[in-house]
Amino acid sequence: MDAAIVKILRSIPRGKVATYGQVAAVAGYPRRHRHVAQLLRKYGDALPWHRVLGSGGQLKTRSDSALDQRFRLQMEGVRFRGSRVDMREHACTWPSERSKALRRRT
DNA sequence: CTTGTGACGCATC
DNA sequence: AGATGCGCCACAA
Repeated sequence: MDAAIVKILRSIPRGKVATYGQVAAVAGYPRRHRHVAQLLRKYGDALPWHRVLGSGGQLKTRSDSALDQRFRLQMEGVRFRGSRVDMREHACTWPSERSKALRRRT
């Protein structure tokens, strides 16, 4: 299981971001969003943890890492909208998911 | 086995 | 925008 989730995390391309729920779902575990967080806590130091966000693109990181995360994301080209990320532009999508990302409005 | 915990998610207030 | 409550599920004690 961990391997599946980790695999997804590694598959997040640079300049893009994914939510816990999405990662969990794509990995094959729709309701395991919290475990994604648990894994990031354990192996996060060896994964693109900064590309994992909460729903809507919110930085859930409570620690001071939030600043680091935000900085890293911007460094990768991710645009922020106030305190959150432009999921509309950087929302990572997998073939397993529907192409709802196309439903973007300006 | 029972409790407590948690980088969550959504509904509500 | 911030806080609270409930649901969710694996893991630790």
